[in-house]
Amino acid sequence: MYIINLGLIREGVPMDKYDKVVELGRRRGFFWPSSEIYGGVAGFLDFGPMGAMLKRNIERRWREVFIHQHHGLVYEIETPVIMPAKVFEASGHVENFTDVVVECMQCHKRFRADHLILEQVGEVKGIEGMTNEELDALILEKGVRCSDCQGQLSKISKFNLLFRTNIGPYSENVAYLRPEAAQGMFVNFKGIFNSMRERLPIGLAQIGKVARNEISPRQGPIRLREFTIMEVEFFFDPKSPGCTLIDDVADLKLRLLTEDMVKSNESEPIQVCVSDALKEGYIKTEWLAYFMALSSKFISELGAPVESQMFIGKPPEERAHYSAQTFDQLVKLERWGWVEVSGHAYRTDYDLSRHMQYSGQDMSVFRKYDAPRKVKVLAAKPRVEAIGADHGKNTGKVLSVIKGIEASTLRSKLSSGPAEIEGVLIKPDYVEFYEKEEAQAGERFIPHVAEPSFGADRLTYLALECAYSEREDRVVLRLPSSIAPVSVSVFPLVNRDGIWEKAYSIYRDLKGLGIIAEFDDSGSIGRRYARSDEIGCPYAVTVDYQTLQDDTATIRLRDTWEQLRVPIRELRGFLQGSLQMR
RNA sequence: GCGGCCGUGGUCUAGUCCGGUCUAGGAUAAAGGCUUCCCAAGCCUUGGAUCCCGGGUUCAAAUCCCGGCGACCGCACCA
Repeated sequence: MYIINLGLIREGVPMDKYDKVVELGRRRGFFWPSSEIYGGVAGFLDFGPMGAMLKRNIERRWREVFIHQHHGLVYEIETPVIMPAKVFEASGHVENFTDVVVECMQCHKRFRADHLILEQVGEVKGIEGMTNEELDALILEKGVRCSDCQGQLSKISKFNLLFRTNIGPYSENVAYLRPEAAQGMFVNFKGIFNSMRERLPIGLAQIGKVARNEISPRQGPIRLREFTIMEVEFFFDPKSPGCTLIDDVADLKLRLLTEDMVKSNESEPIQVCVSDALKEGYIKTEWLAYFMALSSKFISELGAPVESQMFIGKPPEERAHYSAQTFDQLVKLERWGWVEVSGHAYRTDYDLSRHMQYSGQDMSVFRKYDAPRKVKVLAAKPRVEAIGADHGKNTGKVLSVIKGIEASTLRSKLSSGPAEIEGVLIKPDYVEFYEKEEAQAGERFIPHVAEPSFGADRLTYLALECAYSEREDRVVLRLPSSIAPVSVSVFPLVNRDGIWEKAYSIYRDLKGLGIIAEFDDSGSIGRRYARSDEIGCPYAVTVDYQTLQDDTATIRLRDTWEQLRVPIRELRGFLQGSLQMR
């Protein structure tokens, strides 16, 4: 037998697809654990020549589908992996990406300290702001114990999934590696909005590395500490949330497990078209639905069958801190079950509002009314005589205090008598409130955000697992031709009589056209087809004796092993057509 | 991080229980050549393993013991 234990036995159990893909991944240069010569390190992955090409192709397709096909609406940007601490304080990651954990010293179970205290002591005021030492003291004082075996608890340890580092030589200059690319889009929103002629909606996209210091990553390429994320932050006006492209996908069927279905423990998704999902209120906003539809098509293109895909609504307690609605797109893998390949979050105005608050920069945009509106505005008119009588020379100071505060705020402060504002005692009779009419051209608001987010590394694994197949004891990677690392192999049937030279020149010509081509003249022709199949190359061109007579060659199709005879001058058109090249 | 289980050329493995016969065997893959052939055929040649790392026991360790690292499974964790 030629083949390496395809599907035979590993420790008494048959190899599953994961084992086989991992084995192939190493053998053919797709991927393997990182820093392997030093023992490897969990949660990091190296991509080899074939893997890197495959991953790039997936990224390229994503870029085409989500960015280039929406040019004028979605733009790609690039921002650093390292950002100052402030950014992630604003985003909520410093606070919410942290778990305060205690461990039972007897049975080694771990608990979230705050949850355990709430459970055994009840509400404790100010628990959120407590330091580790204060929490330790509280646990000791109230006699909080392991809820499982009553064992004594360890001291508190904090897990923050952010990778921390310093900028420059000063340790107090703290920075973090981004756990998502999104913040780079949010902090740049206003500037880009301005330079792109203040158009809304606008999407900003990024493909780049992110890092999350997972406590215990498992599942090989599925859960990594460093990975490539592909994200769109799509900014829109919450008062005009309609998606202009929704008609393109209205009839597309989505397999959905709604939030309500999750709550009632249902596991069989319903199948609804996009327009019905919106009508029924399963998906709260049109742009989110639109991107979910795109994602569904995209994942199908990578080779995942529709019946092994679904979207699952995340209940509030499982959602990220910024999200008002989240759907995870899941794909069923043989070993890992349903695995998240993309997340679709309705982030509302959370991030922009927070950055506005933390940076002091205005993140709002202007919405013009159809026609200017007359609005009644409360105005405050200072009574100079009354103020002058009390303050004499300092009247000016008091006047500026009154002018510097919004009329309605001032009125509520004065509603129960004199109030001290900015160190000045203001009496109600200092001001006269009245309503005036003002014409307003529009109003300011903070855009809302719909975010589709993908992990490129998982998708690479997914594509490999979906493509993996065996035929007559050989591995055939049925990768979609749009993402296959190598597009065509060229073989001389024999290495003599000028056939080698002819094949080699075809190979050179194809490469010159920008087609990724490989040349193989070693071993038997069958062996070469087999090698080509293993790296998922969809086409093999073989030059034989007939080529020398009529300038045709055979194209052998990977998935059917069928052969077509094609004039060499038509090769280019055939390949470029089949490879979906532009 | 806890418990279980495992770690031998690129890959898959034999050997480990019961230490020596292992200067680690096989298959496959790879490189070179022959064969000139349409699906891993065959033949010849070559390279490739300090048996995961470190320590210990012993005259002697892939094999026994301890520690570490890593994979997988279960638990916990998973913005």
